[in-house]
Amino acid sequence: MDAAAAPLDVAVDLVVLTLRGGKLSVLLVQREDAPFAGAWALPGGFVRPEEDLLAAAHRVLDSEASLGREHTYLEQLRTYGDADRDPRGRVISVVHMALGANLPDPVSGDGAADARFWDLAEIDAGALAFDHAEILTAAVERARSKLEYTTLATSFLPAEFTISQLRGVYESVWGTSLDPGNFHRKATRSPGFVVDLGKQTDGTGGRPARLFSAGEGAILNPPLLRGGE
Amino acid sequence: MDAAAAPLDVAVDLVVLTLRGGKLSVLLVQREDAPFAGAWALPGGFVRPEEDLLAAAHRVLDSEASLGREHTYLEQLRTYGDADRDPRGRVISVVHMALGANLPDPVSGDGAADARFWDLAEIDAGALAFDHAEILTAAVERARSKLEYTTLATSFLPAEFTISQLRGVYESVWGTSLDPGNFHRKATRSPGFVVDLGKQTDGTGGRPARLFSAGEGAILNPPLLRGGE
DNA sequence: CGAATAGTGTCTATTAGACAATATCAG
DNA sequence: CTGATATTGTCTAATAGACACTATTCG
Repeated sequence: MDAAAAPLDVAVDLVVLTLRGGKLSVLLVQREDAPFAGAWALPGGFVRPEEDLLAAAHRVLDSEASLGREHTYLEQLRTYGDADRDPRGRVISVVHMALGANLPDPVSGDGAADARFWDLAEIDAGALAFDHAEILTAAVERARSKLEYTTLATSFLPAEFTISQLRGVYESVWGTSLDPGNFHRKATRSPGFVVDLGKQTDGTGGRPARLFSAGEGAILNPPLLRGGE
Repeated sequence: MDAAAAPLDVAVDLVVLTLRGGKLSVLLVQREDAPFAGAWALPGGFVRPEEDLLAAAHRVLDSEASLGREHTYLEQLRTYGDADRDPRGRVISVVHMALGANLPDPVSGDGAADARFWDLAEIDAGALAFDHAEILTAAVERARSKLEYTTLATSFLPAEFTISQLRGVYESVWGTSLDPGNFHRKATRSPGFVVDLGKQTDGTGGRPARLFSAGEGAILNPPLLRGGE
């Protein structure tokens, strides 16, 4: 097993998801150079020799999306490494998923002509560079699935939020509509999911809502299943 | 984003799980060379320049465990890439999980003094090489978790099996005991999980059991949850 | 007040789990 | 028959989802 190693280029690519106007949106950058010049792609960058993978992902997040470590969830998804996935040569890509609330409009970084969030529905998957359409599809399905059995949904929201806003996350990401009453009960009774802050919103044309923050728990037990309701 | 790339060594490491005598067991190889000479480690090897990651994992599986592609489930888990995880230098490891039924005793391959399956309970986690204890723990937890919501359990069994054997997989991997009657109902009614072959076992001191094969489904809906019963 | 949103109550069909009962083999 | 394992039946408590109802604000 200690046979000769042949070094390969290792990159991190990011699927940065946020909600904009109730639509699940992803950050894409427009490529300036070949290959795929002019095409849209996931933000990414090569891993530096002394840099941990997670640190590389944070650096890319900061440099391509001006997003610091605050209020941004970051998690490794999986690694794409088919020998022919990059026409320039062998590149292994460790894909991470980042989630955040109200992410700012990005400023285009190095090698990018433009950068902006796209409503998922308006993306032409066939036009994405490399294997990024496949990566994006897998990442979105992972996010949808993780909403069921983890407390990930709170990552899409600011530090203080209402149950309606939380329900809006589920509805936007899953593309379904949920019963407000039943959702309220399930969310507030699920241990570790949300913490009642004892504060209220200003009324916005209805009864003021209580404010909650994200709880300590990471796993939702029992899970909040899709498909039902 | 097309900034200079600094090539890094990329390896695949394998967590090969099987059931031996009702115990969840993992394949470990004893290292011959420094670092960690004499210590036990997960089987692994470097990825070749023209080789897909999955192909590299299959190659390692074959060379270190004499396991071909038949009857072996193989899935990428996650990638470990901390800058200091290997004292020889920077090595990125793409960890895969393999599952199989009745896996044969391995023959030690290159760079390995010995290779064998270990009952998980008898492994001294502190003695494993590199960060392999952490990797192993995460992989086992992943396997336990995937039994709940996927049909993965059938990967631990031969092509034809009884519901009791399937229940035995759950009991061994989860370390719990399950009600035979309730389990039988849930397994046989879960769409896509098992297919009744219309055959029976020879009696082994009790009523003969029907034989089943793995169904086409990959996801268990509803899931078979732990913790209850 | 009426409209709108938040939150609670209630009913019913379904389900999980405990446990009993029946089925079918070996010896 | 006895012992063992497989499979099905039954009962009960808990739950999910449908939907009605109450609460609290704004205009």
